[in-house]
Amino acid sequence: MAKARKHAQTRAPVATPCAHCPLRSISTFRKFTAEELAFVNAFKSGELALEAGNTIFSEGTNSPHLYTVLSGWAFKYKTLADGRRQVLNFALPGDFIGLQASIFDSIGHSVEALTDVVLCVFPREKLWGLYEKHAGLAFDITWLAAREESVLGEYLTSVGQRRATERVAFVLLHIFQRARQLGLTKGNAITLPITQEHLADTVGFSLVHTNKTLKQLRKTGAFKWTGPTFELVDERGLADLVGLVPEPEAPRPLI
Amino acid sequence: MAKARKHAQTRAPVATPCAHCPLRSISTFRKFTAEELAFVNAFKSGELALEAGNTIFSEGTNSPHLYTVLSGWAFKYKTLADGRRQVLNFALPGDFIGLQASIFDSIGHSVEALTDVVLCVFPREKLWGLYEKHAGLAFDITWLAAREESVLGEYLTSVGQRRATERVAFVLLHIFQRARQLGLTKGNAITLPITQEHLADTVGFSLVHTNKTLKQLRKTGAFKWTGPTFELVDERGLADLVGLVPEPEAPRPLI
DNA sequence: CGTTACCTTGAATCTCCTCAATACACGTGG
DNA sequence: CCACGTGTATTGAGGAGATTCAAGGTAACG
Repeated sequence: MAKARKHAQTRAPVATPCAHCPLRSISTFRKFTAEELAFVNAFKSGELALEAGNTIFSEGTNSPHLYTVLSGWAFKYKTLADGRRQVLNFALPGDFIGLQASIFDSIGHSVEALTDVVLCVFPREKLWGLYEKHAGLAFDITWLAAREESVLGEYLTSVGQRRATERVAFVLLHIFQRARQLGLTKGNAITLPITQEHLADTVGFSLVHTNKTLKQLRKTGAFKWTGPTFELVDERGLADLVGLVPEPEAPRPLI
Repeated sequence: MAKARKHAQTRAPVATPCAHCPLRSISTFRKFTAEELAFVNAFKSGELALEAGNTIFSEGTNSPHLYTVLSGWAFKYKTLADGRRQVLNFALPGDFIGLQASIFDSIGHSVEALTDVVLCVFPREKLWGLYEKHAGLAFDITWLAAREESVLGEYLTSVGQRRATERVAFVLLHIFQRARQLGLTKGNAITLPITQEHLADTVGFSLVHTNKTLKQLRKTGAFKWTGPTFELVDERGLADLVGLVPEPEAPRPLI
Protein backbone atom coordinates (compact mmCIF):
# COMPACT_ATOMS: atom_id res chain seq x y z
CA MET A 1 0.00 0.00 0.00
CA ALA A 2 2.75 2.38 0.96
CA LYS A 3 4.49 1.36 -2.21
CA ALA A 4 1.50 2.30 -4.25
CA ARG A 5 1.44 5.68 -2.68
CA LYS A 6 5.00 6.35 -3.79
CA HIS A 7 4.24 5.34 -7.33
CA ALA A 8 4.51 8.06 -9.92
CA GLN A 9 0.99 7.66 -11.14
CA THR A 10 -0.71 8.62 -7.92
CA ARG A 11 -4.42 8.40 -8.00
CA ALA A 12 -7.07 10.22 -6.09
CA PRO A 13 -7.47 8.65 -2.68
CA VAL A 14 -10.38 6.29 -2.51
CA ALA A 15 -13.21 8.00 -0.72
CA THR A 16 -14.01 5.14 1.60
CA PRO A 17 -11.17 2.80 2.56
CA CYS A 18 -12.54 -0.72 2.70
CA ALA A 19 -11.39 -1.02 6.30
CA HIS A 20 -13.99 1.58 7.18
CA CYS A 21 -16.66 0.27 4.86
CA PRO A 22 -19.99 0.77 6.62
CA LEU A 23 -21.19 -2.53 5.24
CA ARG A 24 -18.58 -4.52 7.10
CA SER A 25 -20.43 -4.21 10.37
CA ILE A 26 -23.57 -5.82 8.99
CA SER A 27 -23.87 -9.34 10.26
CA THR A 28 -24.91 -10.80 6.92
CA PHE A 29 -21.51 -10.17 5.46
CA ARG A 30 -18.66 -12.44 6.33
CA LYS A 31 -15.52 -11.08 7.93
CA PHE A 32 -12.53 -10.56 5.70
CA THR A 33 -9.05 -11.57 6.73
CA ALA A 34 -6.50 -8.78 6.90
CA GLU A 35 -4.96 -9.96 3.62
CA GLU A 36 -8.31 -10.03 1.88
CA LEU A 37 -9.16 -6.61 3.16
CA ALA A 38 -5.87 -5.24 1.88
CA PHE A 39 -6.39 -6.89 -1.48
CA VAL A 40 -9.93 -5.59 -1.87
CA ASN A 41 -8.80 -2.15 -0.88
CA ALA A 42 -6.13 -2.26 -3.57
CA PHE A 43 -8.62 -3.76 -6.01
CA LYS A 44 -11.01 -0.90 -5.48
CA SER A 45 -10.10 1.89 -7.85
CA GLY A 46 -12.57 4.51 -6.80
CA GLU A 47 -16.18 5.38 -6.26
CA LEU A 48 -18.92 6.38 -8.61
CA ALA A 49 -21.74 8.54 -7.34
CA LEU A 50 -24.82 8.78 -9.52
CA GLU A 51 -28.14 10.49 -9.14
CA ALA A 52 -31.40 8.60 -9.14
CA GLY A 53 -32.65 7.70 -12.60
CA ASN A 54 -29.24 7.30 -14.19
CA THR A 55 -28.30 4.23 -16.14
CA ILE A 56 -25.39 2.28 -14.66
CA PHE A 57 -25.27 -0.44 -17.30
CA SER A 58 -26.94 -0.82 -20.64
CA GLU A 59 -27.95 -4.24 -21.87
CA GLY A 60 -25.56 -5.60 -24.45
CA THR A 61 -22.74 -3.26 -23.61
CA ASN A 62 -19.44 -3.84 -21.92
CA SER A 63 -17.43 -2.00 -19.35
CA PRO A 64 -13.91 -1.88 -17.97
CA HIS A 65 -15.49 -1.63 -14.53
CA LEU A 66 -17.23 -3.82 -12.08
CA TYR A 67 -19.30 -2.26 -9.34
CA THR A 68 -20.50 -2.94 -5.88
CA VAL A 69 -23.29 -0.96 -4.31
CA LEU A 70 -22.00 1.01 -1.35
CA SER A 71 -25.23 2.89 -0.73
CA GLY A 72 -28.56 3.42 -2.45
CA TRP A 73 -30.85 1.25 -4.54
CA ALA A 74 -30.75 0.20 -8.18
CA PHE A 75 -32.68 -2.25 -10.31
CA LYS A 76 -31.76 -4.65 -13.07
CA TYR A 77 -34.04 -5.03 -16.06
CA LYS A 78 -34.36 -6.17 -19.63
CA THR A 79 -36.43 -4.42 -22.25
CA LEU A 80 -37.95 -5.66 -25.45
CA ALA A 81 -37.75 -3.49 -28.52
CA ASP A 82 -41.26 -2.06 -28.09
CA GLY A 83 -40.59 -0.88 -24.57
CA ARG A 84 -41.97 -3.77 -22.54
CA ARG A 85 -39.72 -4.05 -19.55
CA GLN A 86 -39.03 -6.87 -17.11
CA VAL A 87 -37.43 -6.00 -13.82
CA LEU A 88 -35.15 -8.87 -12.86
CA ASN A 89 -34.05 -7.86 -9.41
CA PHE A 90 -33.17 -4.99 -7.17
CA ALA A 91 -29.61 -4.19 -6.21
CA LEU A 92 -29.05 -3.12 -2.63
CA PRO A 93 -25.90 -2.26 -0.72
CA GLY A 94 -23.40 -5.09 -0.92
CA ASP A 95 -24.67 -6.35 -4.27
CA PHE A 96 -22.51 -6.78 -7.31
CA ILE A 97 -23.36 -4.96 -10.49
CA GLY A 98 -21.89 -5.88 -13.82
CA LEU A 99 -20.36 -9.25 -13.09
CA GLN A 100 -21.79 -10.56 -16.36
CA ALA A 101 -20.02 -7.82 -18.27
CA SER A 102 -16.73 -8.90 -16.72
CA ILE A 103 -17.22 -12.60 -17.26
CA PHE A 104 -18.82 -12.64 -20.68
CA ASP A 105 -18.15 -9.87 -23.03
CA SER A 106 -21.40 -8.06 -22.51
CA ILE A 107 -24.02 -7.72 -19.87
CA GLY A 108 -27.45 -9.26 -20.35
CA HIS A 109 -29.46 -6.61 -18.59
CA SER A 110 -29.54 -2.91 -17.91
CA VAL A 111 -29.13 -1.41 -14.47
CA GLU A 112 -30.59 1.88 -13.34
CA ALA A 113 -30.24 3.81 -10.11
CA LEU A 114 -33.48 4.08 -8.13
CA THR A 115 -32.04 6.49 -5.61
CA ASP A 116 -28.83 8.41 -5.57
CA VAL A 117 -26.23 5.70 -5.34
CA VAL A 118 -22.57 5.38 -4.49
CA LEU A 119 -20.79 2.49 -6.17
CA CYS A 120 -17.40 1.04 -5.42
CA VAL A 121 -15.47 0.73 -8.67
CA PHE A 122 -13.23 -2.21 -9.45
CA PRO A 123 -11.19 -2.58 -12.63
CA ARG A 124 -12.27 -5.61 -14.58
CA GLU A 125 -8.69 -6.37 -15.58
CA LYS A 126 -7.74 -7.12 -12.00
CA LEU A 127 -10.51 -9.64 -11.52
CA TRP A 128 -8.29 -12.41 -12.76
CA GLY A 129 -5.69 -11.55 -10.14
CA LEU A 130 -8.34 -11.98 -7.50
CA TYR A 131 -9.01 -15.49 -8.70
CA GLU A 132 -5.32 -16.30 -8.72
CA LYS A 133 -4.44 -14.89 -5.34
CA HIS A 134 -7.54 -15.08 -3.23
CA ALA A 135 -9.53 -18.24 -3.58
CA GLY A 136 -11.77 -17.12 -0.74
CA LEU A 137 -12.80 -13.99 -2.57
CA ALA A 138 -13.21 -15.95 -5.79
CA PHE A 139 -15.54 -18.25 -3.95
CA ASP A 140 -17.45 -15.24 -2.66
CA ILE A 141 -18.00 -14.05 -6.20
CA THR A 142 -19.32 -17.43 -7.22
CA TRP A 143 -21.52 -17.32 -4.14
CA LEU A 144 -22.97 -14.01 -5.23
CA ALA A 145 -23.59 -15.27 -8.75
CA ALA A 146 -25.28 -18.37 -7.39
CA ARG A 147 -27.47 -16.34 -5.09
CA GLU A 148 -28.49 -14.16 -8.00
CA GLU A 149 -29.44 -17.31 -9.87
CA SER A 150 -31.41 -18.48 -6.88
CA VAL A 151 -33.37 -15.25 -6.58
CA LEU A 152 -34.14 -15.24 -10.30
CA GLY A 153 -35.48 -18.75 -9.93
CA GLU A 154 -37.82 -17.62 -7.21
CA TYR A 155 -39.01 -14.65 -9.24
CA LEU A 156 -39.51 -16.84 -12.29
CA THR A 157 -41.56 -19.27 -10.29
CA SER A 158 -43.60 -16.44 -8.91
CA VAL A 159 -44.28 -14.88 -12.31
CA GLY A 160 -44.92 -18.21 -13.96
CA GLN A 161 -47.13 -19.83 -11.36
CA ARG A 162 -48.56 -17.50 -8.76
CA ARG A 163 -51.64 -15.40 -9.23
CA ALA A 164 -52.01 -11.68 -8.75
CA THR A 165 -52.23 -11.21 -5.00
CA GLU A 166 -49.68 -13.90 -4.24
CA ARG A 167 -47.29 -12.50 -6.77
CA VAL A 168 -47.40 -8.93 -5.58
CA ALA A 169 -47.26 -9.97 -1.92
CA PHE A 170 -44.24 -12.11 -2.65
CA VAL A 171 -42.21 -9.31 -4.18
CA LEU A 172 -43.12 -6.79 -1.50
CA LEU A 173 -42.20 -9.20 1.24
CA HIS A 174 -38.99 -10.19 -0.47
CA ILE A 175 -37.85 -6.62 -0.94
CA PHE A 176 -38.73 -5.70 2.61
CA GLN A 177 -36.88 -8.64 4.07
CA ARG A 178 -33.77 -7.97 2.04
CA ALA A 179 -33.80 -4.33 3.10
CA ARG A 180 -34.29 -5.26 6.73
CA GLN A 181 -31.37 -7.65 6.61
CA LEU A 182 -29.23 -4.70 5.61
CA GLY A 183 -30.54 -2.54 8.40
CA LEU A 184 -32.40 -0.23 6.04
CA THR A 185 -35.66 -0.39 7.95
CA LYS A 186 -36.76 1.84 10.79
CA GLY A 187 -38.94 -0.33 12.95
CA ASN A 188 -41.18 -2.01 10.41
CA ALA A 189 -41.18 0.94 8.04
CA ILE A 190 -38.99 1.69 5.09
CA THR A 191 -38.73 4.27 2.36
CA LEU A 192 -39.38 2.30 -0.79
CA PRO A 193 -37.84 4.05 -3.77
CA ILE A 194 -39.98 2.25 -6.32
CA THR A 195 -43.15 3.20 -8.12
CA GLN A 196 -46.09 0.95 -8.88
CA GLU A 197 -44.75 0.79 -12.40
CA HIS A 198 -41.53 -0.78 -11.19
CA LEU A 199 -43.57 -3.26 -9.23
CA ALA A 200 -45.76 -4.00 -12.25
CA ASP A 201 -42.72 -4.66 -14.40
CA THR A 202 -41.35 -6.94 -11.70
CA VAL A 203 -44.42 -9.13 -11.35
CA GLY A 204 -45.31 -9.08 -15.04
CA PHE A 205 -48.66 -7.33 -14.78
CA SER A 206 -49.95 -4.16 -16.32
CA LEU A 207 -49.73 -1.06 -14.19
CA VAL A 208 -53.49 -0.89 -13.85
CA HIS A 209 -53.86 -4.44 -12.71
CA THR A 210 -51.00 -4.08 -10.28
CA ASN A 211 -52.73 -1.07 -8.80
CA LYS A 212 -55.97 -2.98 -8.39
CA THR A 213 -54.15 -5.89 -6.83
CA LEU A 214 -52.48 -3.54 -4.37
CA LYS A 215 -55.88 -2.14 -3.48
CA GLN A 216 -57.05 -5.62 -2.67
CA LEU A 217 -53.94 -6.41 -0.65
CA ARG A 218 -54.23 -3.18 1.31
CA LYS A 219 -57.69 -4.21 2.46
CA THR A 220 -56.12 -7.08 4.38
CA GLY A 221 -54.21 -4.59 6.49
CA ALA A 222 -50.99 -6.54 6.17
CA PHE A 223 -49.12 -3.39 5.12
CA LYS A 224 -49.51 0.28 4.39
CA TRP A 225 -47.95 1.81 1.32
CA THR A 226 -48.98 5.35 0.57
CA GLY A 227 -46.36 7.68 -0.66
CA PRO A 228 -42.81 6.43 -0.46
CA THR A 229 -43.18 4.91 2.99
CA PHE A 230 -43.91 1.22 3.16
CA GLU A 231 -44.95 -0.11 6.53
CA LEU A 232 -45.16 -3.81 7.17
CA VAL A 233 -47.98 -4.15 9.68
CA ASP A 234 -48.46 -7.90 9.74
CA GLU A 235 -45.53 -9.85 8.39
CA ARG A 236 -47.06 -13.22 9.09
CA GLY A 237 -50.23 -12.07 7.36
CA LEU A 238 -48.36 -10.92 4.27
CA ALA A 239 -46.45 -14.17 4.20
CA ASP A 240 -49.77 -15.99 4.24
CA LEU A 241 -50.95 -13.89 1.33
CA VAL A 242 -47.96 -15.09 -0.66
CA GLY A 243 -49.70 -18.38 -0.25
CA LEU A 244 -48.03 -21.52 -1.32
CA VAL A 245 -44.35 -21.50 -0.82
CA PRO A 246 -42.01 -23.87 -2.61
CA GLU A 247 -42.34 -27.18 -0.88
CA PRO A 248 -39.19 -28.45 0.81
CA GLU A 249 -40.03 -31.73 -0.86
CA ALA A 250 -39.20 -34.31 1.78
CA PRO A 251 -36.14 -36.36 0.92
CA ARG A 252 -37.78 -39.55 -0.02
CA PRO A 253 -36.32 -42.93 0.80
CA LEU A 254 -35.03 -45.10 -1.99
CA ILE A 255 -37.57 -47.66 -3.14
CA MET B 1 -2.19 -40.09 -10.88
CA ALA B 2 0.09 -43.07 -10.70
CA LYS B 3 0.49 -42.29 -7.03
CA ALA B 4 -3.24 -42.44 -6.54
CA ARG B 5 -3.34 -45.84 -8.11
CA LYS B 6 -0.81 -47.17 -5.63
CA HIS B 7 -2.78 -45.80 -2.74
CA ALA B 8 -4.23 -48.39 -0.39
CA GLN B 9 -7.77 -47.22 -0.75
CA THR B 10 -8.11 -47.99 -4.39
CA ARG B 11 -11.41 -47.04 -5.89
CA ALA B 12 -13.27 -48.35 -8.85
CA PRO B 13 -11.78 -46.91 -12.01
CA VAL B 14 -13.74 -43.98 -13.32
CA ALA B 15 -15.76 -45.12 -16.28
CA THR B 16 -14.76 -42.30 -18.54
CA PRO B 17 -11.36 -40.71 -17.94
CA CYS B 18 -11.69 -36.99 -18.49
CA ALA B 19 -8.98 -37.15 -21.13
CA HIS B 20 -11.39 -39.15 -23.26
CA CYS B 21 -14.45 -37.14 -22.36
CA PRO B 22 -16.60 -36.97 -25.47
CA LEU B 23 -17.55 -33.42 -24.62
CA ARG B 24 -13.98 -32.20 -24.95
CA SER B 25 -14.15 -32.27 -28.71
CA ILE B 26 -17.11 -29.92 -28.85
CA SER B 27 -15.99 -26.50 -29.91
CA THR B 28 -18.11 -24.66 -27.36
CA PHE B 29 -16.02 -25.95 -24.51
CA ARG B 30 -12.66 -24.41 -23.86
CA LYS B 31 -9.52 -26.52 -23.90
CA PHE B 32 -8.10 -27.59 -20.59
CA THR B 33 -4.39 -27.43 -19.86
CA ALA B 34 -2.75 -30.72 -18.99
CA GLU B 35 -2.68 -29.76 -15.31
CA GLU B 36 -6.33 -28.84 -15.31
CA LEU B 37 -7.23 -32.05 -17.02
CA ALA B 38 -5.32 -34.04 -14.46
CA PHE B 39 -6.93 -32.15 -11.62
CA VAL B 40 -10.42 -32.60 -12.97
CA ASN B 41 -9.78 -36.26 -13.53
CA ALA B 42 -8.70 -36.60 -9.91
CA PHE B 43 -11.61 -34.46 -8.80
CA LYS B 44 -14.08 -36.74 -10.53
CA SER B 45 -15.01 -39.51 -8.16
CA GLY B 46 -17.25 -41.57 -10.38
CA GLU B 47 -20.28 -41.64 -12.57
CA LEU B 48 -23.94 -41.86 -11.80
CA ALA B 49 -26.27 -43.39 -14.33
CA LEU B 50 -29.98 -42.83 -13.84
CA GLU B 51 -33.04 -43.76 -15.81
CA ALA B 52 -35.42 -41.19 -17.18
CA GLY B 53 -37.87 -39.87 -14.64
CA ASN B 54 -35.60 -40.14 -11.64
CA THR B 55 -34.99 -37.26 -9.30
CA ILE B 56 -31.40 -36.10 -9.16
CA PHE B 57 -31.88 -33.34 -6.62
CA SER B 58 -34.76 -32.39 -4.40
CA GLU B 59 -35.43 -28.79 -3.58
CA GLY B 60 -34.26 -27.86 -0.11
CA THR B 61 -31.95 -30.80 0.31
CA ASN B 62 -28.22 -31.07 0.36
CA SER B 63 -25.72 -33.46 -1.09
CA PRO B 64 -22.09 -34.44 -0.72
CA HIS B 65 -21.91 -34.51 -4.51
CA LEU B 66 -21.80 -32.13 -7.34
CA TYR B 67 -22.66 -33.32 -10.82
CA THR B 68 -21.96 -32.58 -14.39
CA VAL B 69 -24.09 -33.97 -17.19
CA LEU B 70 -22.08 -36.34 -19.33
CA SER B 71 -24.98 -37.47 -21.47
CA GLY B 72 -28.73 -37.13 -21.49
CA TRP B 73 -31.18 -34.41 -20.57
CA ALA B 74 -32.53 -33.21 -17.24
CA PHE B 75 -34.63 -30.28 -16.10
CA LYS B 76 -34.58 -28.01 -13.09
CA TYR B 77 -37.82 -26.95 -11.48
CA LYS B 78 -39.50 -25.58 -8.42
CA THR B 79 -42.88 -26.66 -7.15
CA LEU B 80 -45.39 -24.91 -4.94
CA ALA B 81 -47.11 -26.86 -2.23
CA ASP B 82 -50.23 -27.52 -4.31
CA GLY B 83 -48.30 -29.01 -7.18
CA ARG B 84 -47.93 -26.04 -9.48
CA ARG B 85 -44.54 -26.44 -11.07
CA GLN B 86 -42.19 -24.00 -12.74
CA VAL B 87 -39.50 -25.38 -14.97
CA LEU B 88 -36.45 -23.14 -14.60
CA ASN B 89 -34.14 -24.54 -17.21
CA PHE B 90 -33.01 -27.66 -18.96
CA ALA B 91 -29.67 -29.31 -18.22
CA LEU B 92 -27.79 -30.66 -21.20
CA PRO B 93 -24.39 -32.31 -21.49
CA GLY B 94 -21.71 -30.11 -20.00
CA ASP B 95 -24.05 -28.42 -17.55
CA PHE B 96 -23.49 -28.31 -13.84
CA ILE B 97 -26.11 -29.73 -11.51
CA GLY B 98 -26.17 -28.98 -7.84
CA LEU B 99 -23.76 -26.09 -7.59
CA GLN B 100 -26.18 -24.33 -5.28
CA ALA B 101 -26.15 -27.28 -2.92
CA SER B 102 -22.37 -27.04 -2.72
CA ILE B 103 -22.21 -23.31 -2.27
CA PHE B 104 -25.15 -22.74 0.04
CA ASP B 105 -26.27 -25.46 2.26
CA SER B 106 -29.24 -26.49 0.21
CA ILE B 107 -30.36 -26.39 -3.35
CA GLY B 108 -33.17 -24.09 -4.41
CA HIS B 109 -34.69 -26.31 -7.03
CA SER B 110 -35.28 -29.93 -7.88
CA VAL B 111 -33.68 -31.68 -10.82
CA GLU B 112 -35.14 -34.62 -12.70
CA ALA B 113 -33.80 -36.74 -15.51
CA LEU B 114 -35.73 -36.37 -18.77
CA THR B 115 -33.88 -39.19 -20.48
CA ASP B 116 -31.53 -41.78 -19.16
CA VAL B 117 -28.57 -39.73 -18.00
CA VAL B 118 -24.98 -40.27 -17.05
CA LEU B 119 -23.58 -37.79 -14.59
CA CYS B 120 -19.98 -37.19 -13.61
CA VAL B 121 -19.74 -37.13 -9.84
CA PHE B 122 -17.52 -34.74 -7.93
CA PRO B 123 -17.14 -34.65 -4.17
CA ARG B 124 -18.28 -31.38 -2.75
CA GLU B 125 -15.48 -31.37 -0.20
CA LYS B 126 -12.86 -31.05 -2.88
CA LEU B 127 -14.45 -28.01 -4.45
CA TRP B 128 -12.48 -25.75 -2.17
CA GLY B 129 -9.25 -27.30 -3.35
CA LEU B 130 -10.22 -26.43 -6.88
CA TYR B 131 -10.59 -22.80 -5.93
CA GLU B 132 -7.23 -22.83 -4.18
CA LYS B 133 -5.24 -24.57 -6.83
CA HIS B 134 -6.90 -23.83 -10.13
CA ALA B 135 -8.05 -20.28 -10.55
CA GLY B 136 -8.91 -21.04 -14.15
CA LEU B 137 -11.36 -23.75 -13.18
CA ALA B 138 -12.75 -21.58 -10.40
CA PHE B 139 -13.38 -18.93 -12.98
CA ASP B 140 -15.12 -21.50 -15.15
CA ILE B 141 -17.50 -22.33 -12.34
CA THR B 142 -18.31 -18.69 -11.87
CA TRP B 143 -18.81 -18.48 -15.60
CA LEU B 144 -21.32 -21.31 -15.48
CA ALA B 145 -23.19 -19.75 -12.59
CA ALA B 146 -23.30 -16.43 -14.38
CA ARG B 147 -24.59 -18.05 -17.54
CA GLU B 148 -27.30 -19.77 -15.56
CA GLU B 149 -28.25 -16.40 -14.18
CA SER B 150 -28.31 -14.98 -17.66
CA VAL B 151 -30.59 -17.70 -19.00
CA LEU B 152 -32.96 -17.33 -16.08
CA GLY B 153 -33.14 -13.64 -16.80
CA GLU B 154 -34.17 -14.36 -20.37
CA TYR B 155 -36.79 -16.86 -19.29
CA LEU B 156 -38.13 -14.46 -16.68
CA THR B 157 -38.42 -11.74 -19.27
CA SER B 158 -40.18 -14.13 -21.59
CA VAL B 159 -42.68 -15.29 -19.01
CA GLY B 160 -43.23 -11.82 -17.64
CA GLN B 161 -43.55 -9.88 -20.87
CA ARG B 162 -44.10 -11.95 -23.98
CA ARG B 163 -47.45 -13.25 -25.12
CA ALA B 164 -48.38 -16.81 -25.86
CA THR B 165 -46.95 -17.45 -29.32
CA GLU B 166 -43.80 -15.46 -28.67
CA ARG B 167 -43.22 -17.22 -25.41
CA VAL B 168 -43.59 -20.73 -26.72
CA ALA B 169 -41.56 -19.97 -29.82
CA PHE B 170 -38.81 -18.52 -27.67
CA VAL B 171 -38.41 -21.60 -25.53
CA LEU B 172 -38.52 -24.00 -28.47
CA LEU B 173 -35.93 -22.02 -30.35
CA HIS B 174 -33.73 -21.68 -27.31
CA ILE B 175 -33.78 -25.38 -26.55
CA PHE B 176 -33.10 -26.28 -30.16
CA GLN B 177 -30.18 -23.91 -30.45
CA ARG B 178 -28.61 -25.16 -27.26
CA ALA B 179 -28.94 -28.74 -28.40
CA ARG B 180 -27.48 -27.93 -31.79
CA GLN B 181 -24.49 -26.26 -30.21
CA LEU B 182 -23.79 -29.57 -28.50
CA GLY B 183 -24.12 -31.51 -31.70
CA LEU B 184 -27.31 -33.21 -30.61
CA THR B 185 -29.20 -32.41 -33.78
CA LYS B 186 -29.36 -34.48 -36.94
CA GLY B 187 -29.76 -32.00 -39.71
CA ASN B 188 -32.46 -29.73 -38.39
CA ALA B 189 -34.20 -32.47 -36.47
CA ILE B 190 -33.85 -33.53 -32.89
CA THR B 191 -35.47 -35.95 -30.50
CA LEU B 192 -37.03 -33.71 -27.90
CA PRO B 193 -37.47 -35.61 -24.64
CA ILE B 194 -40.06 -33.21 -23.28
CA THR B 195 -43.84 -33.32 -23.20
CA GLN B 196 -46.20 -30.44 -23.74
CA GLU B 197 -46.66 -30.41 -20.01
CA HIS B 198 -42.97 -29.67 -19.50
CA LEU B 199 -43.27 -26.91 -22.02
CA ALA B 200 -46.38 -25.54 -20.32
CA ASP B 201 -44.60 -25.45 -16.97
CA THR B 202 -41.68 -23.69 -18.61
CA VAL B 203 -43.65 -20.89 -20.20
CA GLY B 204 -46.13 -20.54 -17.35
CA PHE B 205 -49.29 -21.52 -19.21
CA SER B 206 -51.81 -24.24 -18.61
CA LEU B 207 -51.37 -27.40 -20.60
CA VAL B 208 -54.49 -26.70 -22.63
CA HIS B 209 -53.47 -23.24 -23.60
CA THR B 210 -49.96 -24.37 -24.45
CA ASN B 211 -51.46 -26.97 -26.73
CA LYS B 212 -53.63 -24.39 -28.47
CA THR B 213 -50.68 -22.07 -28.86
CA LEU B 214 -48.65 -24.87 -30.41
CA LYS B 215 -51.47 -25.50 -32.84
CA GLN B 216 -51.29 -21.89 -33.91
CA LEU B 217 -47.54 -21.96 -34.21
CA ARG B 218 -47.61 -25.12 -36.27
CA LYS B 219 -49.80 -23.41 -38.82
CA THR B 220 -46.91 -21.09 -39.64
CA GLY B 221 -44.88 -24.06 -40.77
CA ALA B 222 -41.80 -22.87 -38.90
CA PHE B 223 -41.40 -26.29 -37.29
CA LYS B 224 -42.89 -29.74 -37.04
CA TRP B 225 -43.31 -31.40 -33.69
CA THR B 226 -45.33 -34.57 -33.69
CA GLY B 227 -44.15 -37.38 -31.54
CA PRO B 228 -40.74 -36.97 -30.02
CA THR B 229 -39.13 -35.60 -33.14
CA PHE B 230 -38.86 -31.87 -33.43
CA GLU B 231 -37.90 -30.50 -36.80
CA LEU B 232 -36.97 -26.91 -37.27
CA VAL B 233 -38.14 -26.09 -40.77
CA ASP B 234 -37.68 -22.35 -40.83
CA GLU B 235 -35.34 -21.02 -38.17
CA ARG B 236 -35.58 -17.45 -39.32
CA GLY B 237 -39.35 -17.75 -39.30
CA LEU B 238 -39.43 -19.12 -35.78
CA ALA B 239 -37.08 -16.39 -34.65
CA ASP B 240 -39.49 -13.86 -36.12
CA LEU B 241 -42.32 -15.49 -34.19
CA VAL B 242 -40.40 -14.89 -30.99
CA GLY B 243 -40.95 -11.32 -31.98
CA LEU B 244 -39.30 -8.57 -30.09
CA VAL B 245 -35.92 -9.42 -28.82
CA PRO B 246 -34.21 -7.52 -26.04
CA GLU B 247 -32.99 -4.30 -27.54
CA PRO B 248 -29.24 -3.79 -27.51
CA GLU B 249 -30.05 -0.32 -26.20
CA ALA B 250 -27.68 1.96 -28.01
CA PRO B 251 -25.16 3.59 -25.72
CA ARG B 252 -26.53 7.06 -25.70
CA PRO B 253 -24.33 10.14 -25.80
CA LEU B 254 -23.94 12.26 -22.71
CA ILE B 255 -26.28 15.26 -22.61
C1' DC C 1 -57.04 -55.92 -24.89
C1' DG C 2 -57.16 -53.04 -21.24
C1' DT C 3 -54.29 -49.54 -18.99
C1' DT C 4 -51.58 -45.57 -19.05
C1' DA C 5 -49.54 -41.46 -20.74
C1' DC C 6 -49.94 -37.92 -23.77
C1' DC C 7 -52.25 -35.01 -27.12
C1' DT C 8 -56.41 -32.53 -28.85
C1' DT C 9 -60.67 -29.88 -28.89
C1' DG C 10 -64.91 -27.22 -27.35
C1' DA C 11 -67.45 -24.49 -24.00
C1' DA C 12 -67.99 -21.65 -20.04
C1' DT C 13 -65.71 -18.77 -16.89
C1' DC C 14 -62.51 -15.80 -14.90
C1' DT C 15 -58.23 -13.15 -14.96
C1' DC C 16 -55.92 -9.63 -16.73
C1' DC C 17 -55.28 -6.00 -20.37
C1' DT C 18 -56.33 -1.77 -22.79
C1' DC C 19 -58.53 2.48 -23.08
C1' DA C 20 -60.02 6.45 -20.97
C1' DA C 21 -60.79 9.67 -17.50
C1' DT C 22 -59.76 11.78 -13.04
C1' DA C 23 -57.04 13.15 -9.06
C1' DC C 24 -53.10 14.56 -6.57
C1' DA C 25 -48.30 16.24 -5.61
C1' DC C 26 -44.59 18.66 -7.22
C1' DG C 27 -41.73 21.90 -9.52
C1' DT C 28 -41.27 25.65 -12.97
C1' DG C 29 -42.03 29.90 -15.01
C1' DG C 30 -44.96 33.82 -15.40
C1' DC D 1 -49.15 33.61 -5.85
C1' DC D 2 -51.18 31.13 -9.50
C1' DA D 3 -51.13 28.52 -14.03
C1' DC D 4 -49.26 24.80 -16.12
C1' DG D 5 -46.85 20.56 -17.17
C1' DT D 6 -45.18 16.21 -15.56
C1' DG D 7 -45.11 12.03 -13.07
C1' DT D 8 -47.69 9.01 -10.28
C1' DA D 9 -51.86 6.89 -8.42
C1' DT D 10 -56.71 5.56 -8.96
C1' DT D 11 -61.04 3.90 -10.92
C1' DG D 12 -64.55 2.08 -14.35
C1' DA D 13 -65.85 -0.31 -18.54
C1' DG D 14 -65.31 -3.52 -22.22
C1' DG D 15 -62.77 -7.00 -24.47
C1' DA D 16 -58.84 -10.12 -25.30
C1' DG D 17 -56.52 -13.82 -23.39
C1' DA D 18 -55.90 -17.73 -20.28
C1' DT D 19 -58.00 -21.16 -17.15
C1' DT D 20 -60.85 -24.92 -15.92
C1' DC D 21 -63.84 -28.59 -16.90
C1' DA D 22 -65.01 -32.19 -19.72
C1' DA D 23 -64.69 -35.36 -23.37
C1' DG D 24 -62.37 -37.81 -26.81
C1' DG D 25 -58.40 -39.70 -29.46
C1' DT D 26 -54.00 -42.05 -30.25
C1' DA D 27 -49.86 -44.69 -29.40
C1' DA D 28 -47.16 -47.64 -26.37
C1' DC D 29 -46.89 -51.34 -23.28
C1' DG D 30 -47.75 -55.31 -20.55
